[in-house]
Parts: sequence; C-alpha cells; structure tokens
Amino acid sequence: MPLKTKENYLKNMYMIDEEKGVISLSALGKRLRVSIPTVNSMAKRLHNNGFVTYEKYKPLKLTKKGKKEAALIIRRHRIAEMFLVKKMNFGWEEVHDIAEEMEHVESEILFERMNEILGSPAFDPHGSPIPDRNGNIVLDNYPRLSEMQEGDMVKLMALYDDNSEFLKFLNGKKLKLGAQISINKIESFDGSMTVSYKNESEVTLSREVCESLFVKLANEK
Amino acid sequence: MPLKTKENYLKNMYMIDEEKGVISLSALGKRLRVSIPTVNSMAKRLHNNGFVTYEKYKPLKLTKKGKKEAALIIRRHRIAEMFLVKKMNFGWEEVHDIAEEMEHVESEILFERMNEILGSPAFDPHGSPIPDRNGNIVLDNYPRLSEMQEGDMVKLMALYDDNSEFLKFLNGKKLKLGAQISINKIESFDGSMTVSYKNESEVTLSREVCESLFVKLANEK
DNA sequence: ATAAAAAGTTAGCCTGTCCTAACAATTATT
DNA sequence: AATAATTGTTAGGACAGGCTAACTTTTTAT
Repeated sequence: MPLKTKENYLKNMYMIDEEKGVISLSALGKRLRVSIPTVNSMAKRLHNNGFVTYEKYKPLKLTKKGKKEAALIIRRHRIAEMFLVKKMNFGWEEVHDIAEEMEHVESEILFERMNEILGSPAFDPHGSPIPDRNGNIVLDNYPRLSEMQEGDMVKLMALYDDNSEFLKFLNGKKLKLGAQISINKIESFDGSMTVSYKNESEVTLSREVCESLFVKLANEK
Repeated sequence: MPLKTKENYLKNMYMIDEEKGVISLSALGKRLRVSIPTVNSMAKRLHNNGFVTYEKYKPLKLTKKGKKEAALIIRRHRIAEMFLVKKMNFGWEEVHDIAEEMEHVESEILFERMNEILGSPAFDPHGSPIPDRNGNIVLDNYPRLSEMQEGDMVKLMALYDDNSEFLKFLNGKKLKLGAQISINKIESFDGSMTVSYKNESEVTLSREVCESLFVKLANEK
C-alpha cells in the first residue's frame, strides 16, 4: 500500500534531475510538500533499497534501477493523460490531476491496453515524450519560444508545464500543439512577444509564457 | 494516502453484511487478510469517525454514512469493470483485479465520465447492480439456478462471484449473462444439473456452479 | 575572510496499520 | 450445565511516513 509514496519520491526526483541536473533534499521536500528531515530519512531508505545513492551532505542521485522505476511511472502517467484526452474527451487542462492518481494503479496490463488502443503514441497531450516499456526516454530538447527572433516562424512542439491555469490560458488564446506561430515583434524591455497563428493575429504573450513554450524553427514559410 | 485502507474496510464490511447479514471481526479479518486485533482496533477507529457503530463483543454495524461511503466505492468498482469490458476489450474474467485498484483512484469526474460514456448502465459485467451517485443500490435478489426445477426455463441474470477461475470456466462452457437455459435433468444425489442453451445441449453443471448462478424464471418457452 | 543564509542532519515524538501473546467472553456441543 | 471451540479484547511492539527543535555543514554574500 505504501507504494504510492515511494513512487512519488522517485518520480519527483527524476523530474528535478531533468530540470535542475541535481537533486537536493530541499527541492524534493518542496515538491512533495514534506519537511526536509522527512526527505532525509526517506532518502536513506531508498538508498538501502538501491534506488538512489545517498551520501551525507551530497545531492541525491538516482541509480539505474531508480531511474527506470521513475521513468515507468512517468510512462503510466503520460499514457493515462493521452487516453483521457483522446478516448474520454477530457481537455488537456483537466488530465494532470487524474493521471496523477491513475499512475499508481498497479496493473501493467491496463496501461499496455491503453497504449495499444492509442496506437503507441510517442508524446502525451502536452508534447512530453512517453518513455518506452523499458523506461527509455527520448529527450528532444526543443528551444523555447523566448529564445527565438523577430520574424521567425516556429511550430509549437511541447509545453514546459502542464499546470491547468496555464493550459486554460492557452485554450483562451486558441493555442494548440502543432500551431504555426509567426513572431511579429519582441518587446526588448519585458521580453513579451506579439505573434500570430491560425486565425489569430497580433496575440501578445508575456515572457513567462514564451519561456514555457517549446518550439521548432520552421522558417521560410 | 491511507484512504485505500479505510475504503477496503468499508467495502468489505458492506459485502459481508449483504452476504451474511452480520459483520463479525473474524469474517472481516479473513477477507482483508489481517489479524483480528488489527480489525478490532480499526473498528474502534472507524467508530470514532462515524462510519460504524462498535460495541464490545457485538457485531459491527455500518452507519448510514458508512454504508453510503461503501456503496460509492462499489459504484466506482463496477463502473470501472464495465468500462474495461465494454470500452477496452477486457474479458469479464480479467477485470476484477484491475477494478480493485482503480476503485481507489480519487477522481469523481473520471468515474462519472466513464459512466456517461457507457450510458449509465444499471449492471456490471457480472450482473451486479451499480449503486447510483448517492450510494443507493437496487438489490434484485434473484433465485439461484440450484433452486429451480426440472423442466424450468430460466435466464441467467447475474453471478454470485466474479472469481476469475469461475469466469474462465463459464467461458469454456460458452455461458454468458442473458443466456436462456433449459433444465433437462437434476441429479438428486449431488444436485448437479444437465442443461442446454444457445448452441450447447446437455451441459452438466455441478451443484456448486448452480449455486453461483442467479437466474430469472422464464417458463413457457 | 567572515558572517549570514541555506541546506542538511540528528534526536525524539506522533499516528496509522499491522503483528503476536495472553486472556476473556460468547457460542456451540455434548 | 459444563466444557470445548470460536470469537473478541488488551497489552505491547514493529515499521512506514510524517513532524519540530536544535544543531552542523556548506554555500553565498558582504
């Protein structure tokens, strides 16, 4: 029954590692909303079980075993999100919390069946890659919209976060994955961009928003 | 996180109550595979939370609150089973264990969406009624095949258990819910019945099997 | 270089969920 | 009615997963 706890520790370690390159106890505690001593004792436990290497005062490191375990949880999460969106008519802004619960369901066959029904998609509804059955994951490392130049034409590939407020904001702007975005103007004083796409012209996006959008250059119209 | 534990206690109490009419600590312990002292202390805790009434040496009783909670867990379980069978191509013998996990997913909206997609079915794949959103459940109390007489024609309405071995056995006999069954012969010495239905004639079912099949009389051909 | 801030550690405690051992009450059997 | 079997209770302990308080180490900023 306490599986869920361990899974949440591993998954969050994996994500912190990807994001910051180093897993500090405080970062983990912040994500999991537990105190640092709690993380500390759990880290020792996970060390004893071979999921992480823990040395006093040093950042945590996931072992191979820990990384695989974590990637498989992320796989379940992303398959679930995709299933919810494609087969159950949920909006991309609704699925994160539901998948957060579903990822802990202990049933290999359930997720493999969802995957099959979906046709083994490579990405989840937010453009994040779905790890394979062995926990291997292809990172594509797209640049962010905020790094592009005036006049660039880009394609929206993925989102930095799947926070529901942010997704609702994108819904409001009618911005979807795959959108062809032209950058009309960049305000140098605040980094905001005025862009156009599909049936929308002259939409202004703040720097924060531009930093949360992963894009691919698709210049020459 | 310990939600799951409480839910399993309540659900199993509900089922024991339905089956035996009285909830003993030992029966509960047996089902949950925990020791009697463990059940005892949990019973006190659930009493303090208003889910059951507990008095020393007396059988447990679910309160209104406890019954509703339990029925809603059963609702989630049965909706999940139906979804797995009807929308995800699982066999009726595969879904019990998966639903056992899914029922603990904390997401009202997920189950209501499944229900909607299914068209609000009244029964699960094994013929058990699905409680409504308020935890009300319609018990239909069909007789068992074993109570019928030679010459009777009945319709298979529901199963007493959803044990996967039993379901596989029924698959082997090509027996499905809704089947029209004619009782050709009853052996008085062991209660076994020879029946026919659909494209099967002269199938022999043991007394144990006949006791696990709920039927409706559908005489006069 | 040192002081302040941040991060990590340890000790000690709490609650939930489980256990065994020893005993008490209830129920069933003769 | 007495005894045996079953069922329930209590005491005491273990472990997971959480906490605060007090302290140490490391990092950052002056």
